[in-house]
Amino acid sequence: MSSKKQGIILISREVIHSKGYQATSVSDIMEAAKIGKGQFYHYFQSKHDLGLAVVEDLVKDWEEQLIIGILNTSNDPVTKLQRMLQWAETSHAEMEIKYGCAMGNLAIEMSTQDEEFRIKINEFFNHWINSVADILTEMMENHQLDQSINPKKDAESIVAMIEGGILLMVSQQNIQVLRDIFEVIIQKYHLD
Amino acid sequence: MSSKKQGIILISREVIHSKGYQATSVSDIMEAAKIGKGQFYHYFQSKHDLGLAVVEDLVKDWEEQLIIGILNTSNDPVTKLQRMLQWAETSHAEMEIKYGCAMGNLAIEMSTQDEEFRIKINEFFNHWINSVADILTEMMENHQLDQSINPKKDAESIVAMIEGGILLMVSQQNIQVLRDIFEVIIQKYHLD
DNA sequence: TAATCAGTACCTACCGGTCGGTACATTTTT
DNA sequence: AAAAATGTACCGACCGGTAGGTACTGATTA
Repeated sequence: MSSKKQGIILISREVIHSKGYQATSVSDIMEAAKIGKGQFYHYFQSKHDLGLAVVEDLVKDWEEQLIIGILNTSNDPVTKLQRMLQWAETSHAEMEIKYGCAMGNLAIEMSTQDEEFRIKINEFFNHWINSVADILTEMMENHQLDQSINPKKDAESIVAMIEGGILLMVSQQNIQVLRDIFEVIIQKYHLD
Repeated sequence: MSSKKQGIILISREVIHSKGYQATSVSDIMEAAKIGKGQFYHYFQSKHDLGLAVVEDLVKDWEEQLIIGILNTSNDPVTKLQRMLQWAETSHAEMEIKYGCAMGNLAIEMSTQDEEFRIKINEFFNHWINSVADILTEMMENHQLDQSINPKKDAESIVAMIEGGILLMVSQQNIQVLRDIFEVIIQKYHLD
């Protein structure tokens, strides 16, 4: 893929994150990327095509940063979960407090409208949940958690808390609610 | 308010819930409500005005059903939380599994775009969180919960789990993930 | 010189919103 | 009570503007 195309995708990610996919026009992207219409339609067949490329790029980044870079490493499980929360809070803090989770927003906006978007986004969430479940299983084997934990279900609830927490944070325009929720996670799974 | 106007709001709620606010055109609403453009602009100053009316109507309903009808009653706290989960799962099941939480969707779509929308939606979430926090406090006074619970923070995390759980449910197109998450809530707060 | 890259003019469909006008019920005047 | 005036509900054609997308041209590069 040409670096020019990659650049357009990157800028589109920002624009779509802040405005939403539907509310973002091709002109918005042309303006932000400082390109003409011919150039846009040279690299992308349609707006839908760009949207898909944006989702793929976002998923690829997050898979690398979160799944591979944090969760599936050989660090001890507690450290991995701590880093996950830290990543969720800091690496997006500037943008997310205003515009929310790029992945979650697309999930809500597009899952109901377009099956292709939904499947790509869902694959990421499943990887995330499964990776967290593996870590919880590891912790149980180490007797770091009591037996009432169900790794799969608790992993789902942790991801739900993070995504729901970001939703509440955006609604309140205050990061404190997300920190509160992370504290609850830290306490339940003894991450301190 | 005329019942005609109320009817348009009700139909608009459904259309906007399934398509999102931005993706819903005034023509979509005219068609669904079987009215002409003149009628629409007789009752509403603008699309934005309709959107606000839709949010207000939604908030009013949920305040009545959830806050007043379930959480702020004189039932015992465990029953109230059980009913809240039941309400979240059943009362919207048909629509929500496909289209998600009407409130959460609007929160994500509109909070970043329009301050008026954000404030109205946020007020509801705050009422919800505060009502749950009161119930958790009551449970702690009854020694039904251990002292590690922080009512405010745990209430925030419960609401986040519900909203995040619905997000995951829509992404997976499967209600099981929401049931799993509710099980985690039930276990932690001894709601069985 | 081919293929790729980029700019611009332009297409049609649709957007939110306005406008002139109609039908009919209610109120006011005579 | 009849006539005139006013108000409310509603219609659908139409407005300027913008949407996504196409066609065609010229520039750049291999």
